[in-house]
Amino acid sequence: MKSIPFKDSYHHGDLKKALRFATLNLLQEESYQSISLRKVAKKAGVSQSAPYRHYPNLESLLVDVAIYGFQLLREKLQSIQSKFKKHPLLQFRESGLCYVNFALGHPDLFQIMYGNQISNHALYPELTLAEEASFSVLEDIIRENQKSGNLNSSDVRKTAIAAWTMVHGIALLFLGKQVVFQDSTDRTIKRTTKEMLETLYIGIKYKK
Amino acid sequence: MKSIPFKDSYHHGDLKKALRFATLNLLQEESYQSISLRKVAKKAGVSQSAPYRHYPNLESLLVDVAIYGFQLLREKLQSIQSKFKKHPLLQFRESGLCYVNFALGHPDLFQIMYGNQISNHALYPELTLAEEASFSVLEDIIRENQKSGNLNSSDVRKTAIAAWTMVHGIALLFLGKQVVFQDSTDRTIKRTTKEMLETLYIGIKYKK
DNA sequence: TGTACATCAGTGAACGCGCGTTCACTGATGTAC
DNA sequence: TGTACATCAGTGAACGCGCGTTCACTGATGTAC
Repeated sequence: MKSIPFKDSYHHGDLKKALRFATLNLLQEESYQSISLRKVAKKAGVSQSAPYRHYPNLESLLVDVAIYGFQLLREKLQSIQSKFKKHPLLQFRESGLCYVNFALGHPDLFQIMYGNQISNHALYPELTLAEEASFSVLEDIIRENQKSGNLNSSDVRKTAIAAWTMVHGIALLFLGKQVVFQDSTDRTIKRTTKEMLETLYIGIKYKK
Repeated sequence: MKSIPFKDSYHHGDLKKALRFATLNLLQEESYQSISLRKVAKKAGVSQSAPYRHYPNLESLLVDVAIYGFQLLREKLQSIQSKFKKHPLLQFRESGLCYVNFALGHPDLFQIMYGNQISNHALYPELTLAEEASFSVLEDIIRENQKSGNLNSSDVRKTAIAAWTMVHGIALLFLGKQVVFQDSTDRTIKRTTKEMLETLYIGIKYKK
């Protein structure tokens, strides 16, 4: 008889998963900069030393959370991809919008994924794989645009990187409330994103 | 008789400036995340409570440092602007490269300028002004490209924001050692930047 | 020019805080017999 | 099915750390007379 994975007894059941979700919840309440193992443990209703049975330190928990974030992003991108299967051009634009939406919807998770809380991503192969997996959806979309004749750029990867860079820049400048986006609303930011992606798309199309 | 602004006596002379430069030096040695008032004071050769005669708290010191950073960036962009006065198109490309170079050359200062160490930029008018001043150089460059007929986009600000976003995205993805740029060198990043800016330029030129 | 004094920049001890991490422990679970 | 025991997840007290900040102080400077 397996125990029910809830904290109604001395043993928890699935504390590792609970800690991951406690962190995600915390990230919706306060800044990614103020996350600590003690807060996460408290949020999960467990003593401050309990997490050490599952994670050697805070960073490895954050890595776990970041991996979850990349998986979530990947799923969202994939659902865009299949939703606009017949319209590669829309796939392109909507996936860019999806990325920006993701960043605006989960700003602090986004910072864990792309910020410097995790010192060196290359130390965590699983994390790197999750990043690549989410990026590869964008590559697929570019490839489909080429096949259907919308884009003739030969280098899929370069093109994908350019698009990724653009939406990443938008997300970060907006999240940082930088001066250029200081009085942008969610609505204007989406319009701006569409316009920029269109500009970039035309650039890719007509280059060389 | 004015005292010499050096720490050879009980009084310092110009501790405020010294603290700013101590912070800049620290930022070249260690992560922006580990900066503290105590470390800055130590670096300046002064007791940990001395900074409080000049700054109410750590954040206001960082604001000061960020302002310095934006001024430096502005000067670099202006020197590009005047260097290529006769070639607006080169002004465009080289100023983008200059931005990326600045970020790669002063990664931790760059993070202070654009990261979340300063909670709300809007609280500091001087900081906002310095940001706007550096951004306005880019606007000027776009305007000159329009005048000379290289670009026909009517909205200078939008165009400038698109370019800014692009180079900002490059800088941050590269600094974060994200997977897409994981094995890029400084040289390849510059080539990538040039290509992306060219793509964007063509997009702006042919749009609508 | 010399002396008294106000001003104020810098000192260093002290405070409380939250943090990561450790450690001997305790209580629940699952298994061998 | 029942009992003894190994295993291991979670506990809570304790540690040392660096931090921001305060406070009564001290020493240098510049000014009034």
